[in-house]
Parts: sequence; structure tokens; C-alpha cells
Amino acid sequence: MNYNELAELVLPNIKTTPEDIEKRYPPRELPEGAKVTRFAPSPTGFLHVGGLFGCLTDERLAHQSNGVVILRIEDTDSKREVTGATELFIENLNHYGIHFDEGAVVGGDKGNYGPYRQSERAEIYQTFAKQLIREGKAYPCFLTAEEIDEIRKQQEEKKLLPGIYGEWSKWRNASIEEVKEALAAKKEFVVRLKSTGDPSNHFKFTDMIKGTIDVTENNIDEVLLKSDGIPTYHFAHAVDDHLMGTTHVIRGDEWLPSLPKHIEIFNALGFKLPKYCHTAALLKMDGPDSKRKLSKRKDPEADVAFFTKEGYSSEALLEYLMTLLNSNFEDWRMANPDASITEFPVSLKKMSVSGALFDIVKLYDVCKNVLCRKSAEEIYNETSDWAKIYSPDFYRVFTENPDYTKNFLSIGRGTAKPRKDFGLYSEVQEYSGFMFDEYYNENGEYDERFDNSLIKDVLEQYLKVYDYNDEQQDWFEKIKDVSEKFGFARETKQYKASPESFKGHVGDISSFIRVAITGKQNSPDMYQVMKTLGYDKVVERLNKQIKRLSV
RNA sequence: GGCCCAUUAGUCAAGCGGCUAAGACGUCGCCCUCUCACGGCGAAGGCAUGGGUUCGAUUCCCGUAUGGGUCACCA
Repeated sequence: MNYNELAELVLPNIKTTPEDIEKRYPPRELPEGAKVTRFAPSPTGFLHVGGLFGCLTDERLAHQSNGVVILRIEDTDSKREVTGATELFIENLNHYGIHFDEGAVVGGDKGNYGPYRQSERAEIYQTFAKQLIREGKAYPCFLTAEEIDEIRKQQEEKKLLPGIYGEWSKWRNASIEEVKEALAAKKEFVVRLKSTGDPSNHFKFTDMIKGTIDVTENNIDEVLLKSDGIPTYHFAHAVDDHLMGTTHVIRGDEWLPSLPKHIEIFNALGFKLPKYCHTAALLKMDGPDSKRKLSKRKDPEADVAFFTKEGYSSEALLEYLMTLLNSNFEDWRMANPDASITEFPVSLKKMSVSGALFDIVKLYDVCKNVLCRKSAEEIYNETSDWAKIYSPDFYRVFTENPDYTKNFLSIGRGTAKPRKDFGLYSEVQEYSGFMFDEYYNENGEYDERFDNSLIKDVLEQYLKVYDYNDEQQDWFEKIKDVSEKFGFARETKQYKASPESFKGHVGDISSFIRVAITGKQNSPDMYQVMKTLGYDKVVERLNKQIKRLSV
């Protein structure tokens, strides 16, 4: 068989040689130990949390080693491509502060190892495919979908491995005449790898995360080039990662089963194998005692945009993802509460080999910890940004008087043990709403143990003594005085010591005032709330409640 | 079904032949307290299973079970 002739027949338009192409991709000049990684999504929808997790890994590993991280778009499947998905990816990645050194950007590319969209690299793949045919390592296959189905059926009946391989491949040893004939008949074809593997052979392979794993040799004549001349993932992976100088391929472990194919393709091409890092998938509960991969289709929380919409801060999500990435991150965070996550040394060795449940409850705890450390100014700005899009009515009220809002937000903030009232920007409305007349609940529920007339009397009495200019201590003394006057204990302890001697305690009296002024059972420090609210508003609300309780 | 991977409390997990088996989230209780949110203290809860190897196995080996992944001209 004259493989040169075959190659010309199959890919007549390809005039470039592998050498021509290699020249365009000179070795990178990087410091010792620098890692080159890439995030390579296919633009088939939204950015998945698992994708963000992976690309966080890519980014951290590259940058902490003074390496390079690339954004490569794997748009080789035109059937599944979603228009605008690439831009959406870039936008979301930006929102999470993931910065790429090279790769696709809106409207083009950045970097010298492009193009970074696989759809623009057809000539490159075809050149290498042609070379493989020339060397007798690949061949055109004219099998139709129906024929392949038929083969699979027979294989199933005989309980054999499904796929195109060995004697099942009618075209791997076809004569040049047969190929010419098929070509003349304008039959569609793909280019397949002529596998030399034997699945009864196993060998050891070291994955940077999984450790030593058992691999079965590939014997499938995998499709390299689809009938439209565009490569499959497997072939594009080998060609691109070789040319772009990727040192570490970080990808989900759903790729593990096809690793043998990739090894064989790299070998056929004469390329050095990169290091592989197969990360475990993020899981979620599916029923009472079953877990499954977080699904793009079924789970709304798989979409990172879901978190933005729900009011999660991007930092918190990243922070949580870091705890899943490296189990020692939490300890590090406790020791370095204010450090940027970029200072944390990510280690491949600390990565989990098995999948972690995406724990939204734990995420929430992280959220609270992240937000409680922010200044009132930051909370104000970030909540405004969120509300502007997702809760415009609240946004208007919230931002009407910025200083007023920030004053309220600063209550219990900036101390060593800050309040943790909310974890999401969307919760700020519930937390702060009562500060605005538009959201203040006039029909707050008082403690049912006490009569409305008693509460009314207490409020009237308090109104008499209330002085806006009181210091906190005096303010509280007055509440205690009112308590005593109505037969309530001045101190909680007194009450606890002999509950029968009192109607209640100072806490109950405070709660009357609290409900009157905030419309809620709970609130931050009442003294500061009243200070922030202002004299007029306090008096107005007290009067309103006295009136309401009179009827 | 074949192949591959995994298995420490409800969850995330330290552990890498000898420990009363860390820690975090969650749950529960107590304390603090003007309520709540914090904070402090404490509690319940775990090495899937059967064989080996070994003076000794959570740790090493084999089997079993369970869970997961994957078997496309999708990535």
C-alpha cells in the first residue's frame, strides 16, 4: 500500500506539513517549574460550577508557578453549539475574576499560540491527520451510520466489545482502488486511527491527582477527523495541547476512560504526553441516599449564573470551591482571615480523588463569613449592584439616601466579631427593609403573652422618657425604669431567679419597643437602630403603634 | 455487561502500621445577652464487609458489597 498516495487522495488540499506548523509554535520560554494549563470548554450552554471549579484549578496552578493559563474554545461540534455561549463564558469567568493570559476574548484572540477556537484550526488538524495517513497510522473510513449500527448489533449479540476495531473495520486495510472508488462515488468518510493496541494488555499510568492507575490498552480505531474535516475532541486535544505547550491537562475524571485513546494518539503523533490531572466531579444528592454528578440539565445550581442571580457573592463561591479543591484551605483561611485566596498554595497532592457533594449549606456559611468581613461601604455597593438588576424596587429605596443606608449597615460591623446576619445580597432586603417606610411592617406581631393595652401603656410611657440624645447607657436605664414601673424585672437575672415576682423582664419590654419600631421580633442593637432611624421616625412609629394598639 | 475509579460521622475531610481516630459545616444542649446575629463551652455521630500479611491494621494485599464514571462522526 502506498500511504503517500492514500494521504493525497484523502486530503488533497492540505499542502502544509507538520514541520511548517511546528514552526509557528515555538517552545515557550518559561521559568523552571512553570505550568501551562488550559480551560477548554465547549460552548454548548452556560458555565457549569464544575467548570468554574476546574478553571479555578487551572488558573491557580498556572499563576502560582509563574506559568500560563489559556482559554481555548472547543467548538468542534457545530450541532451542539449554542450561539453566544462563548461570550457568556468569558463574561461569567470575568465576573469570578478568573484572568487568562491567552485565549479567546470577546471578538477575537489574545496570545501567540492561537487560534484558540478549534473551529478556526481545521488546517492544522488536517495536516497532522494527513501525516498520520502517510505513515500508515490512520486511514479513511467510509462506513455509514447504518453500517456502524449493524456492526454494533452483531457485537452485542456476540458479547464483544462494541466499536470499530480490528477485523470489524472494513476500511483499515482497504486497497487504494477501493478508496478511489468510494471517493469517486462521493461517499462521506472520516479519518480513523489505525489502532495497534490490545485490550488484554494493561499498564500503569500516573495521574497527578489519582496516583497510579490501571489502564487498558486502546484498540478502538477512534475517529480523528469527522466527515466535515473537523477533529474529534481526542485528536484536537493531542494536537492543541502539544502545539500550545500545555504541561498539565486538568480535566474532569469522566475523561479517564478515554485516556488510553489519548495516549495512543499522542504516541502515533510522536508528541510528548502532558501530565494529566483528573479531577473528581462535583456531586449532589439524588434521592435520600444516592449521589450523582451535578447535572447541567437537571440542576439549576449547576449554572454559575444561578448563584449570581440568587445573590451569592462571587468571592464566596470561589472561597467555597477552594475548600473543595484543597482540604487544608479552611485551616489556612482561619490562620489568614484577610489574605487573598491567591496567596494560598494550591497543591495537586491535596486534591480529592473522589467526588465531593456540593454542599449548599456549607456554602452559605462561607458566604456569611465572607460578607461579615466586608465594610458597610462594600456591602452597600455590592448589594446595590445586585439589587439594581434583580430587585429594582428595593434598589431605589436602598440607594435613595446612601449615608443613611450605610450607617445602618455599619451596625455591628468592623469589629473583631462582626454580626453575620446575611450571606446573600438578596437577604439584605429582609434584614434592612424595616429601616425604610416602604418596607416597614406596621402590623408587627407582639408577644402574645401580653395584652395589647399593657403594651400600649408601655410604649406611651417610653415615649415620654425617650430622648434621642441619650448615651447608650442612659438609653438602657430608661428602658429598665419603664420595666420596673410596669412590674417587669430590671435585669433578666432577677427574673430568672424568681419569675413569679415579675410580669416579665426588661427583655420583654425591649421587645415591645423593638416590634413597634422595626415591625420585627429581631433586629440588631436597638440603640443604634434608633440612632440611625432618627428622632422623628422613632416617635412617628411609636405613635402609630400606640394608636394601633388602642383599638 | 466490559473497563476504570472510589468507600473514615448527615456533609467536606485529616490520617499515610501502634492516636482516647483532628478540624469544619449541619444538628442538639448550656453560657453570654435588650431580641436576633455573633462569640464561648459541651454533646450526639464514623473507619462498608469477609479473609489474609503483621506482634499490631482505618492505614498494605485479595475477595465481596455498595456508589460513581464511561463505553458516539458529544465534549
